[in-house]
Amino acid sequence: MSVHVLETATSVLLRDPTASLGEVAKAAGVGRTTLHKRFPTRSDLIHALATEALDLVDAAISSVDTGSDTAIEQLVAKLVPLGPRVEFLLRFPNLRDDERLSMRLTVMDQPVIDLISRLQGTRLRADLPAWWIAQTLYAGVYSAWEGIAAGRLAPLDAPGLVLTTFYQGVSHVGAADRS
Amino acid sequence: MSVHVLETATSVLLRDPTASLGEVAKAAGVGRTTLHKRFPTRSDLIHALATEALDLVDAAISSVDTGSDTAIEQLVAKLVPLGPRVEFLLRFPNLRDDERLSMRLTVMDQPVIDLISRLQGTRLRADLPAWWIAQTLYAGVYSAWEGIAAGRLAPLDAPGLVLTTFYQGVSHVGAADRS
DNA sequence: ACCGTTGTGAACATGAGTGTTCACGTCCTC
DNA sequence: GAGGACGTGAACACTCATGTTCACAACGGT
Repeated sequence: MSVHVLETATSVLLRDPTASLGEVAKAAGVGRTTLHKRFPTRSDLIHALATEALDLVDAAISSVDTGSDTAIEQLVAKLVPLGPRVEFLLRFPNLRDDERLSMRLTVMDQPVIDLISRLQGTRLRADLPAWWIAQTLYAGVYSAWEGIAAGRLAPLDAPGLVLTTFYQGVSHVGAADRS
Repeated sequence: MSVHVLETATSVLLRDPTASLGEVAKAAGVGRTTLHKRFPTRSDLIHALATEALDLVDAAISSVDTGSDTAIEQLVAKLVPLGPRVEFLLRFPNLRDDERLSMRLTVMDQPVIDLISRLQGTRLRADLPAWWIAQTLYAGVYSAWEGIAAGRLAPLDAPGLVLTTFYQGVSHVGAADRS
């Protein structure tokens, strides 16, 4: 059940970052006292949510075989379902106030950067900064999750959409565009 | 000066959505009383920030000549500098609670969707939903702003980076990738 | 049947943010 | 120089989230 509480809390706090602990507890179907017993203070709760999100994202990233040809495909497939957790990490800027969390946040996507750097020159363009490519990938994943949450996108269509846009852009084939 | 207050308030509230009005006032270099005189309640302030952001984005969008060949280029160039305002509209989900704001938010990017729809088949791929292309464009703009804010990207490089990624993706030329 | 664990609501004290008022400066205008 | 407009800090009462405690109910294992 603990897991469900964290999940609900994440979505509630994403919908309204100023939501009271009472609202969070009610949404999770649990008493405020119970919530307080598990997370003595509001910061503790936020911290726990961030830690869990980081754990999940870390697990997703390290579960991909970075040597495989389909490494990026695996990554996207793993990240899209984590939508709300990724969103949480992005939308709570003051997570960086915590030393430990801040470090994990900065280190988190190093494997992704490394993977991209290694692929630049073969599968990926070498004239773009690696961090930009990573950012583009994340943005695609996040946009896809948003589309799913809004009901505009079928979950099964998401990875394909992200990947084709990521790789090929949105230009009509045959038109040689320039910036 | 009013403009500067709104700008500062936006950045403060983005950094910490729970920031007190006192902090906002201090950051803007005005007394809390003065702030209160202009915006009697916290909601009024938020509402004013959202309205101003919407005005700026609206102005940016409607300032581009949608008939021009460089419509999208113009759009990107106009949107990137609006970074914080766009971020504000994205990161305050409960703006939708206000009837008027909600309507403006949903109507806002209709011209962009229309422009994209019109370009699909000529310059833009027709096998992707128009909303997805728009989303991809926004995501690129936002990522660019983020890069600028973090000091990783020179403001002048931003539009080019966004556009080349948007149009062509990140695939190395010569590699025929598939999703 | 007993007892530890766990979840719960009720109640309370406290602190912080908020809305409001007031009296005091400063600047500009007439 | 009188008077209004505007910004300001100090002070106040009020609300509300929060942290904390306590007594009670449900459950499971021994």
